[in-house]
Amino acid sequence: MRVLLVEDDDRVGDAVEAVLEAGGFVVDRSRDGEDAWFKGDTEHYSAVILDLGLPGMDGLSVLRRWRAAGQRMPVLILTARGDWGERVEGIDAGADDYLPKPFRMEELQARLRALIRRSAGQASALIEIGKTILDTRRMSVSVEGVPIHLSPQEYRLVSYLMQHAGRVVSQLELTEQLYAQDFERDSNAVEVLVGRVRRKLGTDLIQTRRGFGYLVELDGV
Amino acid sequence: MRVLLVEDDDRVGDAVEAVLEAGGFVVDRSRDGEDAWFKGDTEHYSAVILDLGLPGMDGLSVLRRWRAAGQRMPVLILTARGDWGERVEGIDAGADDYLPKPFRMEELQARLRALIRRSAGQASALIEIGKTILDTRRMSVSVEGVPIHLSPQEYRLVSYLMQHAGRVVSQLELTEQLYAQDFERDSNAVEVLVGRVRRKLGTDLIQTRRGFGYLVELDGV
DNA sequence: GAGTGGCTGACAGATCGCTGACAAGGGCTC
DNA sequence: GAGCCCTTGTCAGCGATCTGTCAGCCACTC
Repeated sequence: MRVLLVEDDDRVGDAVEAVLEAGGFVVDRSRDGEDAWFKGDTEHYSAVILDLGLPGMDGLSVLRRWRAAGQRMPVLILTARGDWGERVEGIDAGADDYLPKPFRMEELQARLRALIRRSAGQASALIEIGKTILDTRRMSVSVEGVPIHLSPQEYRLVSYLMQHAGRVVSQLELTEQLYAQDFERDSNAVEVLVGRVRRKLGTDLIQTRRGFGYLVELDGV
Repeated sequence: MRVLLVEDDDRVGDAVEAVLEAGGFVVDRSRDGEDAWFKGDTEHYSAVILDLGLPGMDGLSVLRRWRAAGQRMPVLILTARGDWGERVEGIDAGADDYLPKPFRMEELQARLRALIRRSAGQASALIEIGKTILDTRRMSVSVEGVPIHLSPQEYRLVSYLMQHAGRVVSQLELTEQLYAQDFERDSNAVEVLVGRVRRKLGTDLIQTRRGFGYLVELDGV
């Protein structure tokens, strides 16, 4: 689970970041609106935590620009307690939830998880590509009807690639999805993982785009 | 079966809680609207029992906010007898059933079970998976027609897994369903429980998805 | 044919889930 | 109230699996 934390106050931001990482999230950080907008527009996040008072571009504008650009990730807004007007504006701008400051860390985590669960629940349970079927409810994969056992990490890889079928996914993006931030950059773990998956599912599903990344075709090869 | 009981009157609340726990439910309690809303939005409940007159945020507003946020758990409303207007409002707000005060405890339990069954998509009280049959009304389990004695906790585990057959249920989710909120996180109680159940019901029913959780197949292996 | 990027097999440390033993707590009987 | 049984969580140890690293190889590109 990779999330973007947009917060200019380091005292708050550092604390939140620490808690989320302890909770198993991979956290990216932005301290101003421009940077936040760019990251949200170019990277993939499971959710965004957005503080409204920001230098550069204010939070609501960032959110509106994301939504206008078709970004659909769930966004949790941090706002001053009782500021009802801000809340309404936030919802209008496309926020999924809001949390008044000050908040308890457990509450933030719980809400964040709820958001992610909800947005994940909208995805359909079955993705079929060629001879391969991914069942996200049973967390299983089958080829030509035969169930194939995948390890957790292997499953996550296949799941991510199949859910983003039809576009090239870079090794860096995969690394960021599958591992924590401090992960060794020039590891070939992803390559090894892809190799293991191909041995199990066949070499057709995941194609290599040399120099760019990996590709799963939408209609199955 | 984990339920949320929202009731500010401790005299009523304590009695209901005691009865439900005796009936095999795990009960979380809220005494005001804000807290109720938060819990309902972030935790998983099989059902909610909601009193309308609450301090903080009133019951109907809580319910509306849940529904607006996409929460679909069944909600049973407690209301003053004959207050037809309140009832209509409740149903409009997304309640699934209502029960006029004062009520008999047996009626509350029966309605609650009916609600949960209905929301699980089970027309009957029987769930049959492979050689195993779960009778939610008699709270009993049999394998190949032979009744098997399960302890309360074991029964809850089997019941939850069978009612969510066809999807992987994580250990965390099980922990949340079987234990109260403040339960030790890194206990292996669930693993032990699963082991005990397997010894009684056989190893076929509950599959382990290493790294993800447990799975009961829909059509029985 | 050189160079780069990607693939593969072997390996070992880490992690995960299962099990048996144990003890605390509750309820029942006598 | 003593003794017994049942339930249930804790703990330690075990075995299996998982997974990142590394070195060497292969294949594509220019």
